[in-house]
Amino acid sequence: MNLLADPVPGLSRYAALASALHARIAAGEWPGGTALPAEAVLATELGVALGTLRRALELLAAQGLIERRHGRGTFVRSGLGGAPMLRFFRFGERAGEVPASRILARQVLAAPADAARALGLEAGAPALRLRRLRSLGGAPRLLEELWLPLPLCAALAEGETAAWPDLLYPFLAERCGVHVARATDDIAFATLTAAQARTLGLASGHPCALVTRRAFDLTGRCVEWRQTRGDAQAFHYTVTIT
Amino acid sequence: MNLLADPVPGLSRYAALASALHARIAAGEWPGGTALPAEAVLATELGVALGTLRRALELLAAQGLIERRHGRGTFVRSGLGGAPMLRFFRFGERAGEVPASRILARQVLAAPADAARALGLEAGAPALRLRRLRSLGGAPRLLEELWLPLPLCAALAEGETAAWPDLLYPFLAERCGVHVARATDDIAFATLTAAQARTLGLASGHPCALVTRRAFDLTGRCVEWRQTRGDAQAFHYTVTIT
DNA sequence: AAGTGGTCTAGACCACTCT
DNA sequence: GAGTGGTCTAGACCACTTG
Repeated sequence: MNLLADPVPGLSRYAALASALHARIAAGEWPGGTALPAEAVLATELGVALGTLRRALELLAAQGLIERRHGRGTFVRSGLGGAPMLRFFRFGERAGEVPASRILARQVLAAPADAARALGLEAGAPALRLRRLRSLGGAPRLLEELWLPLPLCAALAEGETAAWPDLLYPFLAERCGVHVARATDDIAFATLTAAQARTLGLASGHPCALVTRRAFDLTGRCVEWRQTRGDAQAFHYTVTIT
Repeated sequence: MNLLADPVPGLSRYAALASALHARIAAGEWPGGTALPAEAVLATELGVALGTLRRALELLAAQGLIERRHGRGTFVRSGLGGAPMLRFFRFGERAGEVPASRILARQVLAAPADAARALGLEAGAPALRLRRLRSLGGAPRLLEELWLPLPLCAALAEGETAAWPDLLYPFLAERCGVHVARATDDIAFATLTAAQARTLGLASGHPCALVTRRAFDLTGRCVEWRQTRGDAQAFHYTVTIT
């Protein structure tokens, strides 16, 4: 486990450290909610200086994988408290409110061209498709179609979907060891098909906002292609440009 | 300028350093685009260790105030670059294409509530209102209503508008010394009034994308409130979330 | 009081960029 | 080759949390 003896080419030591720790966390060595060994212990064990280890931990903390608490320790974030990527959307909900999620359908299908290209799959390769309805106070608001690559997300293809949590990304981390680190949203305008409108309780041809998301993990691999539709009149999206 | 002799209570040294450097940059000591002194020089001058100064610079870089380039130096960012609005918008133009701008109207009026609140003005205080039409290949695409605070932007209230350049922010920097450093966009969908539709060559009630922008300078002061409308069906907005 | 992460230092060496 | 930022070290001390 000593990285002094085995420097990783093309990667700084703290980056290599972060990657190694990431792998050990993903492998379940420290389950969610538990504390990592103290900095000094870890640094000795890994054969690096304290400051170098700290840079690695800061990286992981910035990625949301761990949480550092002054005076207490460094904790692995559990799937429940993960990063809500919905914080940029507003579809009528109050800030911080998380819509309830219900899986309408789950199938393994040949990915359509758009999804396959985004996910880096061969055209027609099998992928996991989810349809999800998100509601506020019992009223349906958002209709989502998600495509996830296989076999990476195969663990989601089995088991009862009724008990799934409202947020996908923490669940994806827990079940598949896939940590979403970055995403791009493309916002456009469209109209609802008859079937989509029925699910959302709106009229066929009703104007909708169409948000197409590509989510990426730490290595830059695309791990999700998603289209979200909701009533255009209730839609708000806020962005900060720097 | 020695912070060893004067520790700021309740603030780490690197945070105090960052704050002090921020103030000096905002005061114009190092204009946009110029390089700061080398780390070693700055550290000596400020009486702190190199590592401490580096932490301060990392903070400022994370805020987007400066930009660090390995082997070259640390540079003050000169506000938002080239065509920031169009970095994220696409209304049918090719990437990097800048629409031609024409000022339709310029007036000093009492700011409406939304604009006054955003700009930090008293309700009903006078502000500069611009209506601007942006076109591609002669075809009108975007209709903009801009509110700028007075007296800050008084220099724009005079002179011939026909000769104004296509991009506002560089012009704002040149004429008024106002450097836009950050902005937030709120994206929503609406319908065009009859007058708006006429200007854009669309039907009254046609669906439009409505982008409300607040632009801020280095000190965090809001220097622009803008609403942009364009055909919803040609609209795309792309965001990266990290 | 003991253990944790947070800050700060002083110095070494590496990698990148320009001349 | 000279100058820049990037990495790494080893050690000191501080601030917070818990028993």
